Amino acid sequence: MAGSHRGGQGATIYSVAELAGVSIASVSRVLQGSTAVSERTREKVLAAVEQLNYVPLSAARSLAVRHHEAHGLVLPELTGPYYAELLLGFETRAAEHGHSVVLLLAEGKKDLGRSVRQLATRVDGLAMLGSASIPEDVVMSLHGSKPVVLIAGDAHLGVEAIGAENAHSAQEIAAHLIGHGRQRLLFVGDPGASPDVRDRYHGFVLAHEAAGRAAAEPARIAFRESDGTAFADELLSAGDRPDALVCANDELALAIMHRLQDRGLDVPGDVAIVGWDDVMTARYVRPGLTTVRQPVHELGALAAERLHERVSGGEPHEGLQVLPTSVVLRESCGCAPRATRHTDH
Amino acid sequence: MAGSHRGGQGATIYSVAELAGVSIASVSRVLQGSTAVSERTREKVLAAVEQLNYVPLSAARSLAVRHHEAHGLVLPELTGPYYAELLLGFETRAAEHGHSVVLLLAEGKKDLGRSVRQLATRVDGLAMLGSASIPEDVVMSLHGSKPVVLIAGDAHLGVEAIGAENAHSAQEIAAHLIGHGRQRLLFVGDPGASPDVRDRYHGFVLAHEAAGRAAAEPARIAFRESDGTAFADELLSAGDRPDALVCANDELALAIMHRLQDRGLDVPGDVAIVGWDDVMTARYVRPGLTTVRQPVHELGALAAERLHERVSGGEPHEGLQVLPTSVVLRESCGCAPRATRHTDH
DNA sequence: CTGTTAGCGCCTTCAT
DNA sequence: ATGAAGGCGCTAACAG
Repeated sequence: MAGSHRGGQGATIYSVAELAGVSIASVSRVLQGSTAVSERTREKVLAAVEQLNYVPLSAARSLAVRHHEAHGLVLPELTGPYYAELLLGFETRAAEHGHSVVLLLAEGKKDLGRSVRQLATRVDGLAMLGSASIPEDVVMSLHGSKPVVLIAGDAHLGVEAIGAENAHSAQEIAAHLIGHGRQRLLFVGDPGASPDVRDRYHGFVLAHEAAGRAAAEPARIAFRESDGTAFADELLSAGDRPDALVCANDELALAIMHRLQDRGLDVPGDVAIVGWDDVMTARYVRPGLTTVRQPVHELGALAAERLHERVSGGEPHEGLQVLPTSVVLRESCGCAPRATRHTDH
Repeated sequence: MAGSHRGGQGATIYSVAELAGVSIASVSRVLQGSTAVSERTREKVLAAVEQLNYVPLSAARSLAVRHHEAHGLVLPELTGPYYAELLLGFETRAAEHGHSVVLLLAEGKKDLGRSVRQLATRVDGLAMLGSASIPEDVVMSLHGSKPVVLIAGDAHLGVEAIGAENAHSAQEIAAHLIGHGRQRLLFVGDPGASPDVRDRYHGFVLAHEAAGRAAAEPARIAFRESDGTAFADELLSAGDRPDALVCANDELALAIMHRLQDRGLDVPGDVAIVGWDDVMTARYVRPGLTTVRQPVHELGALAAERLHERVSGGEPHEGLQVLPTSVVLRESCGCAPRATRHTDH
């Protein structure tokens, strides 16, 4: 049972115990700070730990204490600043609580359900995006065995959920467009793609109802830039062109705006365009893109916080907590240049 | 030793063995596919596994097999598309090999060394960005005990390193600017911040030497947009303004360009600007930003691949492998509109 | 082919 | 205050 004393690699609790001339129990004690230890042994142990560069093997510790000090985060993908920011907020807060984060990207996984269950095996709790399309039964089977928090998803059968406000800001931004005198608004994005988009379209419809008008059917296209570009081309060749586009996210809005401009259209003159997320490009482009900003970082941090509460024995919060968003008015909606102001929700 | 049969939560190898009416060894066998098992028991086990929704506890398995089926990735931060893309490539490839990825963000960690060592405790190998400023001794202590690959860092004392080409493309882009008749080029970014920036500045100097000119000292500013904006203001009030800026990354280039334009300068008329990374904004902005594109995704994937090779018993590759980059010519350098073309390195 | 058993490294009562 | 010993869940010999 002699431990190899060279480098922190193979150092085990046994090797430090041996080096320090004490029992492994004592080593564990000073490291866990659980029970009192004599100053004498504490010093010897610490010295040995230092010399051997010892760090307890996480798997062994996990097995013994029956938890992992780690959280899982499953994201659909990683394009655009949204997910990165969310991940950042999550990792930061998780780390503050001493938790590692193991990441799972849904995109491209052949058997997502299996991947998630496998992930669940090495963490204390999971946070997942509603748009990651995790099989419903997988979520439910996890829930009950491990803390689960859904981000930007619906509050399902009792699983904790958090998200950013959507409907109100959508209604506001659509109403804003109508206020600018726009007559034919079009919602660009697929409400079926995620709860977020669904709620945004809902707000869009509400704004129309409030104005005594009927909302047009949404243009159900995907999120990527290429989809936006293709859509812009369609728009160009279509007969009755809308004079305002409410896009499900900024990537879409930007791609469409860029293409339209290239083809000689004036934005916002010929057509106003607004998006969602307030990505970096939104403020660099001309005209500046009017959009709605979400507290993405906070959302990530909140998810980590909730998980922490849960593994610490806390009760799950009920229903869905929604974080406020704010619409950022720039010029693409028809506002006068530099009229930048925000409205909170 | 009776297992709780409700839900996959507490299901252990014992509970499935009991349910299936076999020994735990048999369960392990069919799950590991190691030794042959009779069709009869295999079926019983599989049925029990299915019914109990059993997945082996990763910690227990890790302890027994002495590896984790997970890789660690330590990034300095997560702003901009660079890290996200790298992470994406890494996670994707890691997942293909059946490895989980646990992420560690260096920024804001009080005791990075400890965090990294702690991370090392739950993974089979680590990949880290050269710019994450991991203490040298920590890297070296890890190296030798676990596979380590450095991304965009220097090939240190035998640790495996990979990166994207920097000097050549920097030299080319600087020469390109000189070819446009620019007289006073300025490099914006701190060569001391990372090996990448250092190498880029080196190429910048090389281009000057090749043209029989002396390169100016770099403007040593940080990476963020705010730094760029502040720098642009400085430039505006300075007496002898450069007529071409080679920026260490696109965020910087974009921020500077935007501010300069706001203040009435013409880009590239008054000053040409080029950047690095080819972020999304680079192609949306007017004029389009000339920049150099790096195979970031591939870099991440390669890192994961190398780690996989190593944990599979492969020998570490020697020296530093560099992936080719390509300069993307748009208009901010002085090229005529739409003259988009690439040059590979 | 299958069951029994000895660890993997660590934490934690339980005695001392 | 300290050591001895059992157990966390799983894998891998080792016997049958």
